[in-house]
Amino acid sequence: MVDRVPLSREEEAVWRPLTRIITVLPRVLEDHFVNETGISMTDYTVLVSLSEAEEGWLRLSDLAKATALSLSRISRVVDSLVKRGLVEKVKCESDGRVANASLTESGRSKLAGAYPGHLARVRSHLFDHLAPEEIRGAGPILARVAAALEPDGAQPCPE
Amino acid sequence: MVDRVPLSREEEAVWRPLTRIITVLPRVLEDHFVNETGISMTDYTVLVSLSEAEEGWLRLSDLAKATALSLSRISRVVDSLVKRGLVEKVKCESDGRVANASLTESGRSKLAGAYPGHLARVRSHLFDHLAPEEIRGAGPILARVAAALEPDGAQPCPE
DNA sequence: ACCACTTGGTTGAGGGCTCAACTGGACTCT
DNA sequence: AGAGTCCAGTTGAGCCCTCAACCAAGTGGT
Repeated sequence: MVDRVPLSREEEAVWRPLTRIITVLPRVLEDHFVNETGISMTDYTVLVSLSEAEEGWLRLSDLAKATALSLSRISRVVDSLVKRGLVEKVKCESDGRVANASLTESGRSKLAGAYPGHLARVRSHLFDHLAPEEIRGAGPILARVAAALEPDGAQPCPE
Repeated sequence: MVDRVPLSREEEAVWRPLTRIITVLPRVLEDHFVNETGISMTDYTVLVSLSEAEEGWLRLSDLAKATALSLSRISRVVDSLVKRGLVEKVKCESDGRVANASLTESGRSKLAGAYPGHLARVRSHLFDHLAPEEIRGAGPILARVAAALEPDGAQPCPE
């Protein structure tokens, strides 16, 4: 039932650095946020998701999916953003259970302020070390891997 | 001072799925560990590092570097592994400050037991979605990015 | 109308992680 | 030898995150 063959040399050469990237990169980016913008990486992700929402707002559970955080966490993060005036939370008219979150003007400008520095970090830690062809080539591959990680439709052969 | 140009379409196509992978993959792997082996991903990483150590043991601060965790965290993780009988901690003879950690027999077999399942997960979530050429191509690229993330020698032009 | 069930969100408890403050061993300079 | 400094590890405080338990609003069958 379980695969006992170890990783090949080539797989090993992918997996080792990938684990390192997965653990270190987020920390490096987080540091930027804490030190220079006063919001956390998570806050930022929430603000980005809201800024990209079709209608300008998102219900909390959709926000949770968009950010890959638990609904429980999103609930608290949004509350904290509301407290800091960056986000607004309004109960849905037609369904008393749902709450919609949207950016305030202040949230929008906080996001605009944080964005360039974040991008600069992403560049200096990632894209500056990749050739243009490598970037072009990596997109579809990463998309495939990411898609497989999503809870639904993970299996390529759903029959 | 700060780069204001947004990500190109190709960069975006790399960055989006990569963030997703970075946040979701660790969680998926962690779940396996908790549910099936009784050790955490962090525990596992420590055990692996120790099993690969030249001399069979590592001082705590080297373990911290190897795992990219804070010394503080390592101190507690090792204590917990000691308490569970998977690791042994011995004060260094020649330098009263340092503590060396090494695997116990029980730790070694715990590692051997967890390894195949972990590998199977890594395969099913990652390598099963990559073609052999892709795997071969990705290694050096990821190694380069990972190297740039290491605290020392990060800058390609230190002059 | 009522009861059971489902669904969106909130809250309490607890684990993982880091930073800062601290302890105690070792090295240096006089 | 004694004071100052540095270094390895420990410990307390506190944030981030999840799970499980919960509450309140909607839905469907009778």
